[in-house]
Amino acid sequence: MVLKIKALKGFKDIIPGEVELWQYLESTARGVFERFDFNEIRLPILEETQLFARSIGEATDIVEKEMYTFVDKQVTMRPEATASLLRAYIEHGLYVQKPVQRLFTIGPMFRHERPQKGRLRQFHQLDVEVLGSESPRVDSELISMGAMLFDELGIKVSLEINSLGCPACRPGYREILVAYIAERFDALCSDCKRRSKTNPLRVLDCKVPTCREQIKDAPSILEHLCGDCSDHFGKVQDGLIQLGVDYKLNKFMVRGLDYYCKTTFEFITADLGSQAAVAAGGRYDGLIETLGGPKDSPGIGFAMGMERLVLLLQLQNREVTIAQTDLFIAGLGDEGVRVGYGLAHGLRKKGLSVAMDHEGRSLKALMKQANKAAARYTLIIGDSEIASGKGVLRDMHDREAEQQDVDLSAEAILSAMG
RNA sequence: GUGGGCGUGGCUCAGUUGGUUAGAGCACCUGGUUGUGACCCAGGAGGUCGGGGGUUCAAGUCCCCUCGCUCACCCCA
Repeated sequence: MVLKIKALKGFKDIIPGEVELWQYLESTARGVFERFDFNEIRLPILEETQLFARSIGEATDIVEKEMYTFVDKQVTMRPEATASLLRAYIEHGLYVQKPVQRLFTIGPMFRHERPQKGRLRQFHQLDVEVLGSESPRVDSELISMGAMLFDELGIKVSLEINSLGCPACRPGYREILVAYIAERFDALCSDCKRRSKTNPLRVLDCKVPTCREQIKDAPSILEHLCGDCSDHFGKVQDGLIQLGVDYKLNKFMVRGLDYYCKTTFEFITADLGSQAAVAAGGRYDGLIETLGGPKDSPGIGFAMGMERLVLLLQLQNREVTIAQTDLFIAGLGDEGVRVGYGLAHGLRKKGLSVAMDHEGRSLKALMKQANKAAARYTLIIGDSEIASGKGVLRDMHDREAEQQDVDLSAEAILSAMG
């Protein structure tokens, strides 16, 4: 009895028929990113465990229980890209070559969570970062790039933004919030009771109605920002308005990773159930220094969940363009197949995509295959063609078109096909 | 980790109050007179009904266990 081996829970194959949508997504994204002067960087999937523990935060769910770690080797499959990207930025001294680096990377991330719609254990992100600039214009430019990409993909999302403050103003706000929550502690759900101790800001985005009611009038971080943060956030909004990007303030939006400060934002969809965030990010001004980079080096970035984007693309049932085959060669009989075999090679060398069947089927079966492969032309080579030295070329898109006789040479076939 | 839903050929699903060789559509293969596709027609291949136990003369249909998938909570892209 042969054991049937299946992919791991939360790991998915992307098979032909679906992969085309991924290719479309990637090429569209690359196009937009390049127009905004971003450069691609490719990063390893495995890093020292410490890199993630230090950047994401020891107390976060990701680090506490979701990482794929090889304990004996002290290495971890990356749960997100920012930490790796910053590590590379620091390691190669990229900040020396160019003071402000704009980088993007695409690839798989790994988190050991319970899978559900739009969330897998191996999932893929498009990740974009701007390193070395403090300018609020960078924030709004980056956000506008995200908006432009969604627009070009034809995906409807709404944008929500917030500011989380900085080490100068957040602690003060946190105290105020903790005091506010403490007064209503008994009315909160059990999760929020726990959160009020571990991560009080999280209570703000609880979905339980009774909690929402309690925190409806909670003090907002936006009213407690320091001058610097407040000024920054104002300019980010000015930038968005100038660039015509619609947004909504969400004073309850928080981040799951510890390193965020100041500007945060999420692109949200209503079409994916509970996995509403299709892209999210924010500023992380202290992080580069924490990881051993230059002092006072700011950064901002965001990640888009590709599985979620693909689900949204599928929802619009747009037509996937299947790879085109220029020519299908139908060889009949030993000699026809032999000659076709050589011609296929010659034509491929000249740049045509050529399909051919090697199973010795009937002409009818071969024609069916050519049709299914969406071939533009079919070239028939049988005994009589071998005898006359001319193959029969048939236009598959135009039923009425006359078949034409062509010499059995790559050049003649190419020119006959136009 | 906690709940709900579901597991029948490659895919989408039917399967009556448990009862003869388990069905359909799509896809696939072969034909419809010698070598011509997207429509049509005929035929064919393909399933230990997720797995294991139990009840019964008889179980895809009932009970128990188990595995898997899925959605939601948590958390997050």
